[in-house]
Amino acid sequence: MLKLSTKGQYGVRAMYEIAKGFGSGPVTIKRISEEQHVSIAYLEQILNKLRRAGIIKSVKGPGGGYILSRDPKQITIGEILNELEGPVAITSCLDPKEGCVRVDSCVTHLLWKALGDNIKRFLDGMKLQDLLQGDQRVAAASKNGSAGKRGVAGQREGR
Amino acid sequence: MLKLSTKGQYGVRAMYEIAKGFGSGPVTIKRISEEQHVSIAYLEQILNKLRRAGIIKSVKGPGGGYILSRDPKQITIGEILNELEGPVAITSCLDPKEGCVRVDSCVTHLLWKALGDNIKRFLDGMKLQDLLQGDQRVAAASKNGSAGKRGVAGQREGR
DNA sequence: TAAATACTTGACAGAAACAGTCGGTTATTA
DNA sequence: TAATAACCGACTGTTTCTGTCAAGTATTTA
Repeated sequence: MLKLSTKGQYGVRAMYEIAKGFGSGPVTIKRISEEQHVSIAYLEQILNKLRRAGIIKSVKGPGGGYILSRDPKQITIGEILNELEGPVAITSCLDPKEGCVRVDSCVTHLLWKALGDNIKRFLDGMKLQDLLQGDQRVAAASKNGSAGKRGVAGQREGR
Repeated sequence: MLKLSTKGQYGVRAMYEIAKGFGSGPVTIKRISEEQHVSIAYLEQILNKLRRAGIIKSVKGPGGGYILSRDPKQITIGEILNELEGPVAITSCLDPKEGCVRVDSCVTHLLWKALGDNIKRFLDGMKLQDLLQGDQRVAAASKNGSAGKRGVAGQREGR
């Protein structure tokens, strides 16, 4: 359950590839395709979305390719996925585009909201830079349960 | 993104309804259908799965219906969803049924694993009982980012 | 035993989302 | 101008989702 579509997965991997070349010129779609084993045609779709969102920029012509609009430290996994798959919305009730008919009577509303917030916090706390750095912070997050600078939890009712 | 299917959503709501009647006899499918606005036919599918998993029991004949196999304190949202939608598996790489070809070369593997662990921890920490109790703990979890007894994060690596 | 109640099961089907391809276009550089 | 590389929209087969339906089994009450 709670699967991520391939667009989101490939998108993050493509961004990782572009981030690797940060500071040393554009990275071509062909390069990304070869490194990450994703077809060029499919990558075009994905990178187009990210470009329109302003997360990456493109350079046409020979020697061209894609570059990050910002430093890898300032690009979160959350915003990448947000562009490619829309906001976290465990239920359609919580999807900003749809809306809920009977919020009050729905006992599970708060539950899904809490889960969604939890996920969002994780994704927004995780930076592209973290992927570049041998996954140390990522591994730590797996144990801690949070990707925030300091544990978000554990302030109230702690211990 | 990361949507839950209606089966999972309805399943939890059905379980909530059954939990409400805990200690005071079986709850009929008809009752659940009316309270939660889900068709009987669809609920049958859902409750069947949960019964086979041993989470609920059914009582046939007049006056029959469904009852919890255990106390609401001992049934987690995680296990309900697990039966209805399978395990949390952000990517098919992390799905126990599929498996990953090139774990090592996949830079994002750890990232998705961390997210999945995070979600699992949340769902396994949330009990049916919590839903019954006016959602106080659920609301708290929304702020804390964890459903554990105490904040899972911020507890340092060591035990 | 018959009727009523209620669960049990498998098959089926329309709709939506997913995953990916294809053909052609535009801009830049050498 | 020729090569390179991004840009764009339409299209399509497959899978998953979201249910419905029909027929059956088990149990209790009168």
